[in-house]
Amino acid sequence: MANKEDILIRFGRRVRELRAERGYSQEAFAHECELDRTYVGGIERGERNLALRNIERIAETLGVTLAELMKGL
Amino acid sequence: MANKEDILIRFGRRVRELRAERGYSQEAFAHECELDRTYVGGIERGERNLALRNIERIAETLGVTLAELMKGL
DNA sequence: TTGTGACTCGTAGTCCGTA
DNA sequence: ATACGGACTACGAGTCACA
Repeated sequence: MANKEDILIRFGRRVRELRAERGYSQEAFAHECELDRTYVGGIERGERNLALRNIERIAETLGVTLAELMKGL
Repeated sequence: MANKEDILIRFGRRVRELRAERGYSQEAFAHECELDRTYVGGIERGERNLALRNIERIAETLGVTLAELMKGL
């Protein structure tokens, strides 16, 4: 069912994939998002239960829609 | 375009639509989600910047994937 | 049946560092 | 370039009485 694993882990992995595809470092990406470097790291490690506004910022910075960002999660 | 309006408002409207389609009252829906009635009301009114775990609970209760829930937002 | 203000408490989110 | 920790502030989580 693909949905057993924690949502934060799955989301973090997805963000990391998309960020890396785009050739961003965490730091550069965080700067684009106007989020803290250590916070983005925490998100990618699945340690952060981030809220909708920041999810949207991340989607925008990655250049995907929210639906695309959530695809498969 | 279509993306100028605040994400919380758009998300809230989407939740309200899907909930109403399913014939839930806010109260019944909140009970299914194991969330407070007034909290769900706040979400639907776009007043709550809810975090990923609660977004997931809502998607589950509505019987849609996260990607479907975010569709068009 | 839903809206709203006010509230407590935990955590979202920032900033400093070390490795 | 990234992980991780401590200490901090702002805001999300969650509840209530009342309209």
